[in-house]
Amino acid sequence: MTTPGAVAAGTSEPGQPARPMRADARRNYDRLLTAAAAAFAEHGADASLEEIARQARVGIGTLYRHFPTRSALLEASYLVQLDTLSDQAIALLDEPDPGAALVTWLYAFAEHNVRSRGLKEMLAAAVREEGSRLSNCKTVLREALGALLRRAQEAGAIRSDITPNELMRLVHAVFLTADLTGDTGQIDRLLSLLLDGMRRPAPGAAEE
Amino acid sequence: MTTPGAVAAGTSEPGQPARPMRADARRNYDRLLTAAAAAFAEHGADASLEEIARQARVGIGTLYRHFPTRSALLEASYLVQLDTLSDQAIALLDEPDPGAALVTWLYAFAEHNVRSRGLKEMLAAAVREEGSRLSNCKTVLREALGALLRRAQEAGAIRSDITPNELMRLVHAVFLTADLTGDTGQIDRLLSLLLDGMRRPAPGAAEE
DNA sequence: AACCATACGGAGGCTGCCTCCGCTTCGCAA
DNA sequence: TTGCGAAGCGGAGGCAGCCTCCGTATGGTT
Repeated sequence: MTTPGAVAAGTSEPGQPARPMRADARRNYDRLLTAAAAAFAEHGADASLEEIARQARVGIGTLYRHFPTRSALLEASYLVQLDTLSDQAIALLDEPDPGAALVTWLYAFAEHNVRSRGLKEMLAAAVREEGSRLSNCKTVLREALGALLRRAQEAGAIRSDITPNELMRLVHAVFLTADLTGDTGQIDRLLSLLLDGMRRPAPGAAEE
Repeated sequence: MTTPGAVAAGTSEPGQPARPMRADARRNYDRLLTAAAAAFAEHGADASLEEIARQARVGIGTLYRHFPTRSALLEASYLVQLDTLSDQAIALLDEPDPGAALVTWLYAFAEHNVRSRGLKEMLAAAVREEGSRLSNCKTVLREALGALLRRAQEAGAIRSDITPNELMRLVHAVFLTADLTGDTGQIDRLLSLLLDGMRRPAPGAAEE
């Protein structure tokens, strides 16, 4: 994920695979991506694809040629951000305090989530469509998180029975409601409640 | 909420207010509600309204006459369930162990949430449209939860700095992702992680 | 029996989704 | 340079959903 350009190459994504893409195709691809990013940011994951094509001054057919599904477009327009995020995780592995490192990353993740409406829905969708390129994104993030989490657990900062998947879910859940609910102000508080709960082994065996 | 029939009366809802509703209107209202419940359960909150009208063997115009917005329909079709839930909360106030009572209710809440796709979105929407009848539902639930929570906190079973709103959010968040993600199997685990975290005062003042 | 407020229902205008295919353009090779 | 085939474009068209509007039907009342 640190090698830009080597990211999963699809139907028409730019990169080195096969022939390099005609100039016009390339141009349209870029315009679409730009328009899409803006649209998704403004209207969330269900922005109108026709509108995106219109903004990009491109036929709707062209949009579909490059991005056969809405997911493909969503994914493509978030790849950069996701890259950044996982790079950040790698960097944080050198942080002396593993617990703090984890927290830092989670907040960075929150930051991104807040800024990009649609990212959340995308990640949620990623779980359903097992095996799609989309789900790669989620995997990458989970691995990034996984490394940080493992370190934090080894340092005793986080209870050890929590899996990356679970943490991911919970954190993700918080973003999701915050977004759906339109109230992002509470993210910090909710996140910290969540983390408080994970710091030490559960008190007693938890009854139910 | 324990007085059925006295629930917020709207445009065309059955009840005692004003003239009692013409026979045909009443009939159609009921059919729509039935069809809607089925549709929302099967397809989630964005089931097709035209399909619902069709199933109810009623014109689309009639649907809109009774339920001017999708929210109105959603709300109406969940009112009964919400009633049940808040009654349950009241009953649980007599439970000897307040901590357990809270947990029990949360699981009941989970149960409902799992069974009714769409409930979650509805509640999320409820927050946006402040003051709508929809938001009453949320208020009612929060109050039900609030009473249980307060008791649990007084008994020392739950850390005292948590508000009903926050708990509601977090629990809600878990359902939401579980649903969006299609994976309801993890609800128990996630819920119990959440609760573990709330049992005792936070260890240390939590850094950030 | 007659009347009219109340309610019905669907046509119609709009937007969005996605597919299909005739036309355009690029870029390679001669 | 030119020519030509592959690659790409783009929008018409079919479908479905949203919601409004209004001519028509009907329940209930006098």
